[in-house]
Amino acid sequence: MGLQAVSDWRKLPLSLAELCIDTTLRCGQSFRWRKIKDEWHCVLRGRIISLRQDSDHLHYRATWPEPTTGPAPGPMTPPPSVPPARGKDVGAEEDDTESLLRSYFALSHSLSSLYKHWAASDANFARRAPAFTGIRILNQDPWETLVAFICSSNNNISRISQMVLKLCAHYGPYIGSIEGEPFHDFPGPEVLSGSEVEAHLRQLGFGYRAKYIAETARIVSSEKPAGWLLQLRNPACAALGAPLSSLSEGDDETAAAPPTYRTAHEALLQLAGVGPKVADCVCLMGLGWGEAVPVDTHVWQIAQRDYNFGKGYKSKTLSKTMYDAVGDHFRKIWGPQAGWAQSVLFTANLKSFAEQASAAKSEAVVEMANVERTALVSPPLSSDGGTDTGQVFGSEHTTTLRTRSGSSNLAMTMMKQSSDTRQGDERSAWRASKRRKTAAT
DNA sequence: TCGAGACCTCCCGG
DNA sequence: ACCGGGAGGTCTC
Repeated sequence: MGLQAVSDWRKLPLSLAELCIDTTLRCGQSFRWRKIKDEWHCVLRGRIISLRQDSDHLHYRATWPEPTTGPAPGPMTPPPSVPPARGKDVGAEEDDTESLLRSYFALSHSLSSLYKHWAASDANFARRAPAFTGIRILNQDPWETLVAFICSSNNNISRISQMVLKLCAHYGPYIGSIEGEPFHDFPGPEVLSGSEVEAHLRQLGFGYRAKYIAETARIVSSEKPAGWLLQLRNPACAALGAPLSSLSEGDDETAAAPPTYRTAHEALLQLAGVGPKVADCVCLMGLGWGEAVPVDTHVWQIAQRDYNFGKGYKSKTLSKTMYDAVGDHFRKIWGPQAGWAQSVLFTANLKSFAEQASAAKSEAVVEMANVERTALVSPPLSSDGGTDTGQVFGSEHTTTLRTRSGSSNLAMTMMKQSSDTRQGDERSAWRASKRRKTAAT
């Protein structure tokens, strides 16, 4: 299967402060981008997108599958959202790749303005962020985001990436190859809901997540109405191509009021393998809810270490109450795009980015010695998935811990306060969804 | 409500 | 060489 339709390189004016792909594409939002020979590649809506970046432009091109091939070997199911018109003339102006990229990178938000806002209201952000500029929240396909983050539970980034790659290679339609490496689109829920899928995924090394994926795929593809996931999107956030109100399914209660972050979060909790953290990842990176703050072990560490929140909390695992309290705390500090701010600090806290943090630090020292040099944009990718040994945090870690630890009461107070206010409903809904989930099985 | 354990696998450090 | 713990959690009791 040889021919691929490859477009010319085009470019979008964009500063590194607005978007740094070397950071954004590997900080654990999408697990599907691959860097080959200094260019990033990923299949988005039926085409391979290739990216490279310089100081003031994002360069891109699209590679379309060979037209009129007929049903290719393997499952040729429609991509997650909307099957694109394939095999068009690639040079044409009707190519929607630019608008796809604007949507995918959520370019309508001014990132530098947001950074300024967060830095002004949070000294810790102001201290950490300068080494991690250009980190945006991606506006991904909700189904892909959902499955990827079901895979993420109790797992590490490099294995998550491997799992997602296998999922695409075995179940997604083949789109094309780059430098001899095959690229597949992400498989839709229909193909993943077959009866043999769970066993197969287990065989592929998915572990207990195999069951969650198959079960969630079944629920989404056959129990929920078409477009159910897409309708959970933030209406204020431009949708990824798909028109959102095009589904006029006059169901009884499903055609209800527009969703809110809370209702979207709650709806996702019904799915198998989806707890509060995964639900927030999907809300933030797949549904456009900028206030969603996924609280994982890293964010929980950050809350305790840098914000003195939840000190003295004894349990090993986060209770639902504490989970919500952490998110509310950060929403109070950072505002309606708290999830975006969170990802900056989250990235700064990742072991694989420790080098970047330390480089920035020594750089600050060097700068004082009056040498100008502003690199720190793209640390070398360490042999694909190999987590580099980071002990760089050591010194700072201890100094931070040294700061006085008196305000555990404050954290508890805020937690209490936020939990009485508006979360009664949400939590009873959470319990209800738990019940439904267990009843279903 | 809350808190333990278990859960698949891989990988790293002692 | 072998082993315990952790990895961007969730489910069950």
